[in-house]
Amino acid sequence: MPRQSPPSTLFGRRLRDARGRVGIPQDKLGVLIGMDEGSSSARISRYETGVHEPPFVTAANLAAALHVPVAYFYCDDDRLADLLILCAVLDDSQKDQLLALATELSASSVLA
Amino acid sequence: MPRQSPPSTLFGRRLRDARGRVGIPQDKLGVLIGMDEGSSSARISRYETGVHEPPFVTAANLAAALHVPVAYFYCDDDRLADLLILCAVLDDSQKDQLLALATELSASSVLA
DNA sequence: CTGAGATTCTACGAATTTCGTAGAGATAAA
DNA sequence: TTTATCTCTACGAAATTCGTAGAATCTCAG
Repeated sequence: MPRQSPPSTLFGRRLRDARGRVGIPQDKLGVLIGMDEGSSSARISRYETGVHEPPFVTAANLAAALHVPVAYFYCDDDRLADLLILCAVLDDSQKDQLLALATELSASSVLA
Repeated sequence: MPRQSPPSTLFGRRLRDARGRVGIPQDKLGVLIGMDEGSSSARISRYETGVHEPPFVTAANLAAALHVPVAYFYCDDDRLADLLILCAVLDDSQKDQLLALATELSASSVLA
């Protein structure tokens, strides 16, 4: 693995983490979402390092390719980011259970 | 309330909803996050209608002003969007409880 | 050690997007 | 009607991202 500049943005950090989990190089990821193979490496690199910010549609494509919900890329709370990842595999009724618990917990918060 | 064009983007829809809940006009919201008062209305309007997409820092400022987590603006699942709103008022141990339930549910998903 | 292959990063002009200005259109109340 | 409030949009100016091309780093086979 060559020199990797540390991400300077939240988006960059999330993208790099997600890509790392899947284990594919930047250029392959780009091609996977329809980028020209001559520029995909440069573009993904700039997203990860934080030099550039992609338009939302591109972020959505990346999310689909990496099997994470788009919102994950923009989640500034690491705990919630993990929660989003977990939620990705849940069905509707399971999400309802989570919502029920969250509603209950937030209601008790107000009383404090 | 004057003529409102329906949002053509996810971001626009979430922003309009969040602003609606707080109940402040576009220009006031813009000024609140440091925009010039001469252009804030136009900018927020374009974000909501989907004509333009703001840079992430602006989205983060809007989120703080409207008391929602930034990721909410980018959440394509309405159920998860609601969950994010609820999570905003939870403390760390409560988020842990949610994570625990999500972990449990996702584990049982795999068995199905 | 040397060379080949794979991966990531970056400079610079071109292309695309957003911004600021200015004003129009819509609605409600006096 | 007049005034005030709120939202939207056209157009040139400004800012951002893109594509190209190549450099830099790391691994591993020979």
